[in-house]
Amino acid sequence: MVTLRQVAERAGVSIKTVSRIVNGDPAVNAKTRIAVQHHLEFLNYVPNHAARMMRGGSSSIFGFMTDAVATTPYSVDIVRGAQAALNEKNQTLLIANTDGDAKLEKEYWRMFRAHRVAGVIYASMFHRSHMVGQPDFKDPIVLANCFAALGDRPSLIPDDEGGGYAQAEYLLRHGHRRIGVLTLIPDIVATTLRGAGIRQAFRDAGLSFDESLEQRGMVGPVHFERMIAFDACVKMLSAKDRPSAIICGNDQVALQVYSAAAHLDLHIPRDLSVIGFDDQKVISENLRPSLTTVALPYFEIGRQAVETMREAKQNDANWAPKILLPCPIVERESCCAIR
Amino acid sequence: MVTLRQVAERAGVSIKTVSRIVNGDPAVNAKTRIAVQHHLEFLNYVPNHAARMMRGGSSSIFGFMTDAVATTPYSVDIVRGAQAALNEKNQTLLIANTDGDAKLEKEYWRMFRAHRVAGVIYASMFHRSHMVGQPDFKDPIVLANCFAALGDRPSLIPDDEGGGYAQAEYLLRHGHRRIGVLTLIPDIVATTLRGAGIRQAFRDAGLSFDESLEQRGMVGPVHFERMIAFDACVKMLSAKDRPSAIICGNDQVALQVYSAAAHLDLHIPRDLSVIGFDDQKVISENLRPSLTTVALPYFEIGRQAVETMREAKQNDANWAPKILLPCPIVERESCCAIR
DNA sequence: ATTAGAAATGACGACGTTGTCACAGACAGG
DNA sequence: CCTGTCTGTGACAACGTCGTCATTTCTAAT
Repeated sequence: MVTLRQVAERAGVSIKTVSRIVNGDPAVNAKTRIAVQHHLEFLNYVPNHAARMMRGGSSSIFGFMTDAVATTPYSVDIVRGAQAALNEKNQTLLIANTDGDAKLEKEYWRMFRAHRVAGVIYASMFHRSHMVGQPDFKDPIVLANCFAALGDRPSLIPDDEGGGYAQAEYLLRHGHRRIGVLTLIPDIVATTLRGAGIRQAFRDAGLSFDESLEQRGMVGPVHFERMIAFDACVKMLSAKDRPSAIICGNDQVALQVYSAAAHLDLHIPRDLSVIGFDDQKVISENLRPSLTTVALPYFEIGRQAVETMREAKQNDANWAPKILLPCPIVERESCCAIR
Repeated sequence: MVTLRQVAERAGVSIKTVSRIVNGDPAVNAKTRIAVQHHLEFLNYVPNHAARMMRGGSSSIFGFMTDAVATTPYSVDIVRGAQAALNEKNQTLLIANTDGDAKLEKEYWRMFRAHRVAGVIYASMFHRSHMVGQPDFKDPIVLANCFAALGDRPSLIPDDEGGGYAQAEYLLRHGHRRIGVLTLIPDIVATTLRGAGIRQAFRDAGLSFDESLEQRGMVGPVHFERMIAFDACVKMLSAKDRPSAIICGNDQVALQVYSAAAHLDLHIPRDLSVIGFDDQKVISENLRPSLTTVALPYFEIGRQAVETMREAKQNDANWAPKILLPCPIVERESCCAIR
């Protein structure tokens, strides 16, 4: 690899002068600059990040710790958003997947330390509370898609309650009154929040929500969920006073609703409106009719996580905001108006 | 951050002795070792990667360049596989997403150089030919999910032909004779190879393949595909002598086949068997009936890419193998036997 | 007790970069 | 001519680690 010294020798100047030019220091004669730049180009000089860093600078590498998000279809957009923000400043992401393994996570923290990362984004696969240990980690830690159990770290999370509200409000606005709900597993935050949003929408419309129409779409502990939306949905749709629309905990649940409808020879949206959550495009865009759903702002979460981290680096903050990002409806073809 | 010097001072030994202990050098007295280890632990010493690297070692960071794979549902498993292999040796992946942007790719190559990465995995979102420039990049470059146009780089690719063969053979074995095919766009390698595999299976069974039953499931140029599988499938299934089974170019196409079947009140698998490709679990596991499909060995591609890179580092190879990884059938519920 | 050899430890420098400071030369004003 | 200021350039040190080699301490054999 080409070093400053080699360029300097070739150009007949001192190392420092070359360094100045590489770093855009204006205190260098125009003629010298042009001559040296030529050599830099020719030798394809690229500054040695390790050396720069050791010199005392901070690392331009950020850590991205996650249970599975980085390698999971659901929320890779968090990574994309973070990288987009980082790119502008030529910074990089070191991505660590713990798969929920605490020992692995510990190893990765060690690795982050070894690389002297300038900050860490801690992202989870689904919206939840999280305790980040690492009290002796001096650089900022920002949570994405999860929030600090102790409220001691800035975090970026989706507005699940608003998303649930949007789902219900959309259907109510289209004339639906009997609306089924197929939830995610009960012990995650999103389930509670979305449920609250749905109920709020009913209240705001002056209607009462029929609790018997809310069923679980999946069961089991976190990370070991089993889908039961198909069965639950078949049962729900077989009832005499079956709902005219179904709100789904996510797009995979919606997929099973489509399957249940097909099983019963019901046609969407004619016989049944369906609204999903997550906007997993692999599903939502390819289903026919395509799926109206609520998007999770993952890209934005990633992008703002980086920005929040940069701010946190400046203001040496005790300030730990919890930033809520909106979940907009993505309107497609799976809902129709009643009457 | 704690340095060797600080540990050494605290322990009352020389820097070098601490260094020896950190690196497991046996030439150090047991008593000293234990005493120092205690201090290491207490101060939470973590070796500075930058300093180590500058000292002359190689970087333990590998680059992962990709058009979109790292942040795309389709093939994130390549990343997972690579990381799994890397983890064992405490090595890391620097992930770069070009989104097909050549300027961005150039920037990332510069970044890889800046970090003095020990090697690069170049992965593509779909199986294709690729030209890697970077003739002056001294460390190994291994291609994953694509192969070198000039055959000058080792590459790991899925056995698409075998996968196509498996799809057809599976259906033929289950008694199907009229078998529809909904392909991906024609100008990608996978389409051709899988088509060849399907035809080979028919030949091996002593049957002839009805070319009129092969239709495109999507159209448009690469990266701008549009799904038309639903329409194509509805048409195919509306014909008098409709196929009893359909081979899909991927699971998204299969999803549209399910939708088409529902549209026509046909039930899967009773009235129609469906077999997918890719095993995108979000789809294949959640559809009801769940989707029999062919898995792409993405995880394995990632894992072996790392191993191939390690080998390439040792043998300073002119040798550039093209390694084919099998695509196994994942049997679920979407196919039934005829007669 | 002496000595040879082995075991344990430490001093030093180099890796590539950049901040600090010093120096050389140009130029203006007195 | 001297002084002061300004511009351009370079010498040097330091960052943290580890290989090389020298030095010290210990062990065992005479």
